[in-house]
Amino acid sequence: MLIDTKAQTLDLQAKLFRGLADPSRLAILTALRGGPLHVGAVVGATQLSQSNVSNHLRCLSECGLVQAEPRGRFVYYRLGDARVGELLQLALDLLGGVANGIAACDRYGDEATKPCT
Amino acid sequence: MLIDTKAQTLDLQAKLFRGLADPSRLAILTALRGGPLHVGAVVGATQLSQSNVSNHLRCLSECGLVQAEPRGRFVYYRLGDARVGELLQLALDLLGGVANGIAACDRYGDEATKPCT
DNA sequence: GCGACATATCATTCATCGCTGATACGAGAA
DNA sequence: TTCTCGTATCAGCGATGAATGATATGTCGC
Repeated sequence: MLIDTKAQTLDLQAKLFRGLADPSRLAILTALRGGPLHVGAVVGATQLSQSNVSNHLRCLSECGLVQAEPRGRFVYYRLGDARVGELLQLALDLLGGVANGIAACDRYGDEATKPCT
Repeated sequence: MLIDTKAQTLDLQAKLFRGLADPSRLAILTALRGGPLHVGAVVGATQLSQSNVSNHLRCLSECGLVQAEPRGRFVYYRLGDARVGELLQLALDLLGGVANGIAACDRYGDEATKPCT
């Protein structure tokens, strides 16, 4: 239906951001910004467990954020769209301006940042 | 410590994206792209409950994504940084390319999209 | 001061997501 | 074929976050 398009778009947008809202996935995507890597290389680059990486890659792949390319018994992954990289970069830029605020926000995961008070 | 900067950045980045990874907050931010609004207006624009909006605005404000400006007994909110709007727009652009994939991804919240299989 | 309105806070409930460990699958080498 | 390596899948646990409803704070008009 047309009148619901707005809400649907918001949901899709939220889903997209949720795909990026995890340090593990960000580490994977960031690693892939340097070029295609096979799973083992991603595991090495991110220090994550193999099944963890595989799980995330599956999701990212289904969402189109990365593309899989089987080659022999390896599977190479690359970013699925250049704008994924842009999005990551823009987020980094934004962090330069509001990083202090983000760090201070105690509402969401603060594994690496101290909760305020 | 310097050697941990990378992981910390990833965490902050994740936190930033997590701030955007919710349809309610996206609705609020999208509404604010049109200019400053007071809480009641945001409630009207988003169809969310007042306490829900207030909670989200608090978080967004602490994170620097929006700015609060008390005026009389109203409180007007605006986007805290132009790049927030850019980020939203870039996400929308990206959705144009991979929306089908995002919709198909059954791993994350699918309130408005059907799970695949 | 008193009542009405705008906003903020709090505790609870409910759902969701990420990680782990074990295991299954599949392709290549010997 | 058989063994080994790379990758994928699955179930379960632990933790986090979003929405609600009631309530508190604070500001304006009368």
